[in-house]
Amino acid sequence: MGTVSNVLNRPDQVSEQTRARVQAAIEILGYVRSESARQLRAGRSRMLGLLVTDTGNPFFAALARGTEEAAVRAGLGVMVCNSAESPSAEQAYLSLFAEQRMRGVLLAPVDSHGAPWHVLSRQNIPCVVVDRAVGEDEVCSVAADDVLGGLLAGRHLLKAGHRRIAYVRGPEQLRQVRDRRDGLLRAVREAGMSADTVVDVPVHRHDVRSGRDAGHRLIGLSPRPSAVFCANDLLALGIMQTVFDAGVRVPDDLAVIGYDDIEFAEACLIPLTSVRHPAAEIGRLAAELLLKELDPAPEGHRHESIVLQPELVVRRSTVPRA
Amino acid sequence: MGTVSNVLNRPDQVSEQTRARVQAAIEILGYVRSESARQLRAGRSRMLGLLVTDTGNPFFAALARGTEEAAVRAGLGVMVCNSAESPSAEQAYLSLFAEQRMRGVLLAPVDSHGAPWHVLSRQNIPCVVVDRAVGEDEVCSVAADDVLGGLLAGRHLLKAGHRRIAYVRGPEQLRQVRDRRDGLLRAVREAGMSADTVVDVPVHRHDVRSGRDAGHRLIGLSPRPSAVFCANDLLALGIMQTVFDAGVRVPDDLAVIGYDDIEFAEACLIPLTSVRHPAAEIGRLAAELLLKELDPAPEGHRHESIVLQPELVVRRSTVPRA
DNA sequence: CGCCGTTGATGAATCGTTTCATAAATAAGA
DNA sequence: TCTTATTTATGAAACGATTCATCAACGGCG
Repeated sequence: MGTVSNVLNRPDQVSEQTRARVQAAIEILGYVRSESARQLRAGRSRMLGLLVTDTGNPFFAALARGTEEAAVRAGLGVMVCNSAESPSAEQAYLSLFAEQRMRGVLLAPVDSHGAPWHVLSRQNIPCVVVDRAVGEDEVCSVAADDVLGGLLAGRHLLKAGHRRIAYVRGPEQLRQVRDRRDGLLRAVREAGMSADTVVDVPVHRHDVRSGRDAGHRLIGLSPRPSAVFCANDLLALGIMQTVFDAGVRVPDDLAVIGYDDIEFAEACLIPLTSVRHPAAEIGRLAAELLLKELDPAPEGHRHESIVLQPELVVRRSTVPRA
Repeated sequence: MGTVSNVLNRPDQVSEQTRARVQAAIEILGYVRSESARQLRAGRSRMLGLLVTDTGNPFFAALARGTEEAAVRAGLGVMVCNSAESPSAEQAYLSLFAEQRMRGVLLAPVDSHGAPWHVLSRQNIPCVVVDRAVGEDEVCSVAADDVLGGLLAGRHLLKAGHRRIAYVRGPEQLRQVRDRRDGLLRAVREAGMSADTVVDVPVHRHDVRSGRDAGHRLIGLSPRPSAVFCANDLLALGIMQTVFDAGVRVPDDLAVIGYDDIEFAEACLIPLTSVRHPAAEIGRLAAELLLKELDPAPEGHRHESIVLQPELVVRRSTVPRA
């Protein structure tokens, strides 16, 4: 019935009397309107999809919070999904998003090859890439300058006098892994030192367990680096734990610097120096970019790439006590 | 067209030839079926709703993973939402779930009063309460035995000779906060000691920041307790950091025991003794209970309450080095 | 008294999928 | 060849909210 719809969506265009009558009926019958019917009629849902590579990582949890905040402000819901770094899971979730006719999608792609968002374009679902820089040709994106982050970390360590620095990192396919190293190497060049100042320590995943592996390998290295730069805080936590256990003092024997500045970096026993990667802000800005792309002029839209500046947060893991 | 539907849902009931023809058309047109139309027809969605009180807490992240796993196995999606411990947000999300005609809902209620799931019952949406024990009258539930958890923690500390134990905890409305204390007090009675062995230290929230507050207050206490039992690991992390900073040695000067056994308890510099609260398993079992309630006999269903046993995980934060 | 303008209520059509009843085509048996 | 049985294809109805065109009611004014 059309009147009911008016009562719910345009209460001012309906007379006081009928409005009351309809409201009463709604109460009595326990009526709850069907979102799927609304969606079907509208042709699109009232949700944003957010697909990240690891929901367990506090970094993405923070990003999701930022997104959600912005979305709720715009009256939209968010569905957060986990591709678990699997390209096939990523594709499956994007298809799901397409079937749900999501209003828009925020995507942290698993790898930097291909354009996984093509499934979405066919349905005219706009997509914003988060936490990865991509060209402005196809989609908007919000990322942080990882080269700068690496540079900041490198300068900090070099200024403190370190001359042998380990770089602990996950799979090289991740652009971030490469960019952060590039930044570190640039700092090394700036300081007029040779590239073999940096010791590469690859691990499989960006998690604490891999950090512990790396820790054991670090202890065995000779000469042992005096500092380690980790591509992610979880790695740094694992490393600190292992080396602390082996009696290596942080920061005196080994300075440790992480990346992302997750909550637990600050909460750590020896608070971790880290490069602050503004997770919540990335999430928020990406959602806002998406909303802008949705809202008024569907045509006159130019894709944007926002790049945020990371920030060095110095804590005790790199600063010996006075 | 009915045939298309058959090709997609019952491909064996359609001839080889037409199937191929339809598939080809689907390819060419880039057809993606509309989930909202399916839902409308079916009268219910193919999703489970999961509403927790803090998506940032790794405990709930783990719980969500368990739920998701079980749901995906059953061909259902999961939408995770965050009530942020606000009863009004909780009610809003439950209404949202009702409008979406969720297949079922997993709920970690904000407080133990009332029955927030009533909005769902009216739509015949089954609800399973997670991580809180409730009677079996209205809904199923999966929780852990928090009294036992407190008991285990208490016995462990008392056996180690502690005679003055702080209990750091968030709002008392949470049943868990009460239960864990009850367990602790039972251990104290068992040991034939008086109830004022336990020093109550209330804080506002179950997070690291509140833990730091508690840490400062602990240091100021006199006589200072020799051990502290925290209602949650995040509190314990905050406490350890603060007291470590102040030169109090853990575990020698102060033994610390947490609750939940989140990933970061083990990853901590001084690994944290904790009561393992089986998050992923709670999530998984709750989802399975929900699926069972959904599946075959809608009527002959009796609500169940599963109570899991927590487990003490002893690490260095309570065991002085030999 | 009748005409017109305004406001508010009504009903039909629509979105895309599924289901079910029916129709057509094919195969088998008499 | 004709009937019956079986497989496969077709068409219409339904789900529930929204929209839009139409219609009724009412007050003002000539």
